[in-house]
Amino acid sequence: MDHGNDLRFDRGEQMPERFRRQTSRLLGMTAAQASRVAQSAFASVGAHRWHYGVLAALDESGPGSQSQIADRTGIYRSDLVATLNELVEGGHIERSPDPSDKRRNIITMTETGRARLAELDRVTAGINEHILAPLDEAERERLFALLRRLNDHLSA
Amino acid sequence: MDHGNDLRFDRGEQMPERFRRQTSRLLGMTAAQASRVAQSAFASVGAHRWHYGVLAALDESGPGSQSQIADRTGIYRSDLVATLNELVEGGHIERSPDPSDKRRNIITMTETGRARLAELDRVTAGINEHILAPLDEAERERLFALLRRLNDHLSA
DNA sequence: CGTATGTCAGACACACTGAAATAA
DNA sequence: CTTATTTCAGTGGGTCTGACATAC
Repeated sequence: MDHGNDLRFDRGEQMPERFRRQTSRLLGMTAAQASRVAQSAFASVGAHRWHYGVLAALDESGPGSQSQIADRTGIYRSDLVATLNELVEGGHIERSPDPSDKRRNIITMTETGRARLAELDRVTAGINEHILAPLDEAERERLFALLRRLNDHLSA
Repeated sequence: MDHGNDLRFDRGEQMPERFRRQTSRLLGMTAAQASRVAQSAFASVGAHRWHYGVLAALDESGPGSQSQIADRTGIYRSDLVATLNELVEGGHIERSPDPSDKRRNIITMTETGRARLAELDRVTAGINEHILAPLDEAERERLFALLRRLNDHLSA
């Protein structure tokens, strides 16, 4: 049996039509594949997907507490801890106690972090280009708009 | 902090623009939410997502070996085992040895299974309606077409 | 011999929950 | 006393790999 690699596939052979029309499945398959592309691209430069989210959030909204970073990125507070540890270890961010509220840490991006973000911006651009290759600009916009509407609706 | 439930959200507050443009993330969030909808709907009738795929495959392509079912549905052979066990237990399918090739089992849908499939057809319709509620018919078609193109491209 | 089939055991990333410690 | 913040420990579904016994 030869499917190239061993991934699931959906090229219309005998996949039941009803199954193909299952929105959650189509979404899930596409997400899984996109996820694999993204993960391996980030891994190739020693990064994790969440690193990008954190650095982008710091760049666009400035320093903040871990709680704020979690809200900005949608990463759970609990999962954020390890991510921030990695970023500290890489010298990309600094974690310093907030003098005005001793429960909090203030997360700040370093110069190294800014360079890392630029690098991850390029990586991300490559990932997006890879994933969205078959679509032209208008189609990409349409896909994003449709997905965002589903998202907003489902998280309401 | 009040996000209703505790899910991740993406309603445009402070989410970094670059992060929002990450295809894999947008896809992943939407898939996760759709997945939750589907899972709880199936669970409400005591079923699993994969049950539907297996029954639909049997209905549309007839009986087959486990290997064939795996190929038709995209479910891994290893994961299929437990799913088939459950369907046997529910009386929805029969698993009998293939006389012409003693390595194989032949999977056949029972009458009970046919009724179950009809039920799960209705459940699935409800799920799709729930997920795709904000989109009209043309938009749904467009979304499916776009996702399928990404899928075909990524699994090539 | 090599290959296909069914099965089991487990890895891994991700989403998510719960609770503890500290401080507001 | 209640609430917020950080942290750790762990659950659970889903995707995917590897190995094994059996049979072709």
